[in-house]
Amino acid sequence: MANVHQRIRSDHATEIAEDYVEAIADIITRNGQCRANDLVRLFDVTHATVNNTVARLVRDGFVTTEPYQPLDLTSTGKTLARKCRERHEVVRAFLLALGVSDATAIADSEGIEHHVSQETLIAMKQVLDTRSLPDGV
Amino acid sequence: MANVHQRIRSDHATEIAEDYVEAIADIITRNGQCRANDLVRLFDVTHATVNNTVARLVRDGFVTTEPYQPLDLTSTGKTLARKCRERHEVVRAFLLALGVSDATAIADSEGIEHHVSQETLIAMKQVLDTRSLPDGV
DNA sequence: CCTAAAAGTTAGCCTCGGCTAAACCATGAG
DNA sequence: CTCATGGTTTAGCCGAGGCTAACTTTTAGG
Ligand SMILES: [Mn+2]
Ligand SMILES: [Mn+2]
Ligand SMILES: [Mn+2]
Ligand SMILES: [Mn+2]
Repeated sequence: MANVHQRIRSDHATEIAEDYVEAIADIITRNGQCRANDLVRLFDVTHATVNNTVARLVRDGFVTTEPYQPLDLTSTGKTLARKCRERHEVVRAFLLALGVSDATAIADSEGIEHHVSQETLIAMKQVLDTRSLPDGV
Repeated sequence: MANVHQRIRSDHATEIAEDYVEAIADIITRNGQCRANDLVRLFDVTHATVNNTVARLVRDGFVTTEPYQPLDLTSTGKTLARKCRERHEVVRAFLLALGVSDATAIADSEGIEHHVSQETLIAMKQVLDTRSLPDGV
């Protein structure tokens, strides 16, 4: 990835796929299944948008669908979901440790997670492991 | 901003404008002027893309142009640039304080900056002000 | 002063990720 | 059994932000 800005663009290209597979996995865990309508409510977009996005996820091998059936993740999709959920959780916990409110940690982590490199993720984990930040500062 | 994901989408909508005005201000500071070609090199996109993007910035009141002349920022553009440069710098310094490499701090901050709320920014500043993180952890 | 190279512009294309509107299917209440 | 309702799909639109290719203007060297 020669250029910094190229990486940002590539982060953004995968961002929606990451959020969707993570959401689908979470909803399946919570409800036993995930319907398109669950994603409509979660992301606050229209049916048509979810349909288009899911079609791309199917095309890219993350999701399988049958007409009028709940969504399923492929094993690739499950792997990506697991990775994203863990990364997201680290970022959220790190922001909390930084001392911001719950609502802010939830909101900011949703965007930040996609731009955190492996190196930064490890640095965040280290802070969480050794000491909670608010006392440490 | 009712929904978390709506905020992410709105962050992304302003992100390119933010990066461009920040870059234009920086290049003017460094070189005395900013030409489209400087942006081509910086962002690693084509002339045509810079042209399209700059046209949107003009439309939105951040930039003024004359044919074949260097770009200029409006006062709105300058204000936005100042705000973005400061926020960007806080995020970069914070990542450095977290102990990551220079290259990673530069790369990650470029994406993260656009998703950092005022509350999180203040929390980061506080860490930077009171103590450098690497010893503190 | 001419002309080649560099810078800038324009036209036309693409995908992504939004939207509305309309059709389609499945199902539970009556 | 029918049918209203709600979930789903499809068609068709849009703007952002990329691209290539062709053209024009400016600038610099010889
Ligand atoms: Mn996210
Ligand atoms: Mn920036
Ligand atoms: Mn940026
Ligand atoms: Mn982003």
